[in-house]
Amino acid sequence: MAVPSSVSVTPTASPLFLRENEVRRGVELLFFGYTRLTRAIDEGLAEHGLGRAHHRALYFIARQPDLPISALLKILAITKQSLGRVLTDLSDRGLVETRAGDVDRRQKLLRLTPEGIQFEAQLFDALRNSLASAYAAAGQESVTGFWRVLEGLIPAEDKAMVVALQKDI
Amino acid sequence: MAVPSSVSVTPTASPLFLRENEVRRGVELLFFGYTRLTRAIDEGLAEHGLGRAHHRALYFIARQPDLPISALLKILAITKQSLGRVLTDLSDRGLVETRAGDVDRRQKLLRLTPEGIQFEAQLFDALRNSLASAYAAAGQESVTGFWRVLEGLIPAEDKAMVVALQKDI
DNA sequence: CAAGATACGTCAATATGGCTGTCCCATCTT
DNA sequence: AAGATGGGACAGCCATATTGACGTATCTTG
Repeated sequence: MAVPSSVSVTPTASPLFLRENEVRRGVELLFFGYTRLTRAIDEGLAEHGLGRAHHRALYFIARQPDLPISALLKILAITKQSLGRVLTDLSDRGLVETRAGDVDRRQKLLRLTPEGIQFEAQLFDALRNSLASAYAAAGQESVTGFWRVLEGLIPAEDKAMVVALQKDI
Repeated sequence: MAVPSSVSVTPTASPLFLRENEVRRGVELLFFGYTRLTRAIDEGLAEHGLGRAHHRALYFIARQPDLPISALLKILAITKQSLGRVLTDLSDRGLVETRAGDVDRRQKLLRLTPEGIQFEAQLFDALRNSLASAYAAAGQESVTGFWRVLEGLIPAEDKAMVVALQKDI
């Protein structure tokens, strides 16, 4: 509501007053795209009796080995208790291991075991297949735009965290 | 694994063998972008004691008034039972109403009440603010690419459904 | 018209993944 | 020595999803 989708007094409307349909299109494509992408790995997870929450942890541990728990908590933005259960499951299955931090021995640095690395890679394969075909269909220019828009959705206070993930590529 | 990220025999590698980092970037941006966008409406929902599942139903009912329940089930890809509870909550709060289909009286066509329309619009405002600033920061060309990549993530069998949502724009 | 398919509702039981609040221990900082 | 910080653990709760079975109204078809 409150969006003048047809009436426009000034010739170039402020980009903050985009036509409603452009926004709805983005909302819908994000919903379908995100949910369908995540569905690509459900089968692989179910084979180990794990869920998506486990994958998210696995993924970011794979991405940043020796990640302290506090960093993972910030990334996932869930509570310590929720993450605790997930990490217990992953440890019980021998997919994740911890060691004490060398600079601060209170920290537990998270790492995938060899089995964890293999499992994460298997799940990642499914993600890569989905994303790669979408990238290929859209073309490299579109991929850049895709990244740019998504970056704009990340609040300033979280942006450093995402950049940190991608800097050591 | 299995991704030849540095070695390339042919000059133009198949797009199905994208560099791992490009895929990981997409995965991460989708995760952060999607979760942060959805967080934008949590407060508004909580004021009514509703959750995100309720919003998803509200959203698509707003988008396609007189949507039959079966169509909403396909869109959301959840079970009848799960949707049932959500719709009960929305009806109890006077946000959604149903009427029998005229061509097929077994159908229940879903519609927002005036209060539902107002509430959905209020939630949509928050989404629009987030997406509009991301669109503006990225530029129109990027927005097109953003849409194209996301469209590529939607499986063929779901694509018609998404197009149907957006055709009557 | 009878039979079957379809649209929707509902009951019961269960799983997952979040949450709050509280308390604890080990370790680092000051 | 005191306090802050990183992490673990308890108990209980909530939201959202699942499966399977069954019931009813209505439409379609032989």
